[in-house]
Amino acid sequence: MADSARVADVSLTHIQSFVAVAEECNVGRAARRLHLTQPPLSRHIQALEDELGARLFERTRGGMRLLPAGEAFLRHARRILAEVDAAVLTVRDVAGNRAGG
Amino acid sequence: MADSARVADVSLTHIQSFVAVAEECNVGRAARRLHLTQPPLSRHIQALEDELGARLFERTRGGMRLLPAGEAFLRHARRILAEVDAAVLTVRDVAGNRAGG
DNA sequence: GCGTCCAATGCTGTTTCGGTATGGCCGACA
DNA sequence: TGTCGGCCATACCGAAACAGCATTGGACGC
Repeated sequence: MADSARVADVSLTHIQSFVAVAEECNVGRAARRLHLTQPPLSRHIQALEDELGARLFERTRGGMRLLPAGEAFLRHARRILAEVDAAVLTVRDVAGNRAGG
Repeated sequence: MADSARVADVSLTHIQSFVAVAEECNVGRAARRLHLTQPPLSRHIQALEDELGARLFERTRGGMRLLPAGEAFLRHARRILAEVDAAVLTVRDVAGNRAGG
């Protein structure tokens, strides 16, 4: 059952939320950027940390600071989002070319 | 707004569903493999096709056959899932090393 | 025509999720 | 020291999403 069982409970939404928070170092600001409010975004981060079984941010007085695990995850997260983006574009390209030509 | 807006409505669940159906060429069988029933899985595929704006499968009498767009997406889909898997493992490794050592 | 196998759809109960309101923490400032 | 302001976390609630059951509809084999 090694498969990709771990993937199951991680969601792209959580990954996007994580990246936004990592870049803003501030949940409220990241929330606005994602057209969301602070509480659900805060929960996204908690859920992600829970799913991964590791703390990704240090909660400081001024906001959120990446922990080593978070920095490691950030690199993967960006790659994942880029990969998804590429997948979408590729499909549209293939389908578009065949449909249009 | 180019960003990764397209990522938004695609979910890892849908991607996993897609891969399972692509490999089984049969929704019911894929559903069982995913510990799901046929109707929701059928809807996953429809939702994914809708989000991507392209048909991924040809519905044949005997089941589901990948269309060119689907084959292209499959390659990306596998990479995405592998990437997520790697991300999870990396985080656990980093956090584990620091926690344990 | 009838039974079979397949995917798609209607419906419903449950779960998930986002938003509002609030709490708790901590530093700045007078 | 007391108040204010910024920050993340939590409680609660209404709405949307989701899975499962039951059923439909299409296509082949007998």
